[in-house]
Amino acid sequence: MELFFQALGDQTRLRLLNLMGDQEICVCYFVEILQQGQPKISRHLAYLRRAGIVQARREGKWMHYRIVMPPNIGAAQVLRQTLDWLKDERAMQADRARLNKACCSPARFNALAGAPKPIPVGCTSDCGSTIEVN
Amino acid sequence: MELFFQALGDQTRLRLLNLMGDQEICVCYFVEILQQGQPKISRHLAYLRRAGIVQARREGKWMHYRIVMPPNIGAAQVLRQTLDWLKDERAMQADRARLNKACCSPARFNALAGAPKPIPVGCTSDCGSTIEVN
DNA sequence: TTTACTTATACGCATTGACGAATATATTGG
DNA sequence: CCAATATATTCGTCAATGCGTATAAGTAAA
Repeated sequence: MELFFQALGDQTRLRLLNLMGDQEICVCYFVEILQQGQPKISRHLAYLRRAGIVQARREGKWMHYRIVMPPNIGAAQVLRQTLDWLKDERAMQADRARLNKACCSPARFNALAGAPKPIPVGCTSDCGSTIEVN
Repeated sequence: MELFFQALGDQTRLRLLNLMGDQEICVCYFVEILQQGQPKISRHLAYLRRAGIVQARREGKWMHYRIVMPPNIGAAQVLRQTLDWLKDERAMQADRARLNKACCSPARFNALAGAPKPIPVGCTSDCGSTIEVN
């Protein structure tokens, strides 16, 4: 419980969770959208993974991250409320807007040229060689 | 938002919030129930106060703390959910049980001999010289 | 005003965590 | 195997935090 809230107590991690909201997203998208160094993004994703809040899936060179609801009822409810809260915040809305823009025309962002787009969760079209991590 | 979750990311502070749940409680009760040093309790209460999650009221020598709902809708909802979550946790239930016992017979706890009992929130029977703090 | 009592804060120390830079690991394609 | 790409981890540094001890601040009563 302590660990759970500690994981939410960081601006960068909240921004990451906000972007994942309801999609599975590639690390390179986080780096591009948040305009933060790649090691920093990876570290925070690892933190969230240790806290059991996100899961990773490898697809070739790319790693996709998505939110997983905690088995504990209380934790799941708090997490859901938190995600709703994020949607109300101006800065978070701006991040989501930038993600949508990048999603629609990845070519505009050099770094995202060949990267896989975010995938809405529940879309179980297995694209081939993907491996669940953690 | 970051500060809010950081405030919840500590075991002692979660125990304090659990005990306050729906009553206003005197510092000496926290010290007795949690069996922790008084400076430690005070420090964590100060942290919660800085985060805007609790308020203090002075009554003579005693300080009473109570939870205050954040003005932000999202924060309030998350806080409420969190308090409900606490009620489901074994360790937290044990703390509440000890509080009730101490409440019913403060005389049994030396340290609580003349201390004011917890007061259910909403009970606006102003007992005289009380000062809102913060 | 002196004393006792309750609570808050200052101090020193140890741990944790965040960061950038550099480097390691994993995968793909030549 | 080698090079290129994407991601993870390590390292050194610095700020934040938690703790116990000691002490300060506020209040009530003698």
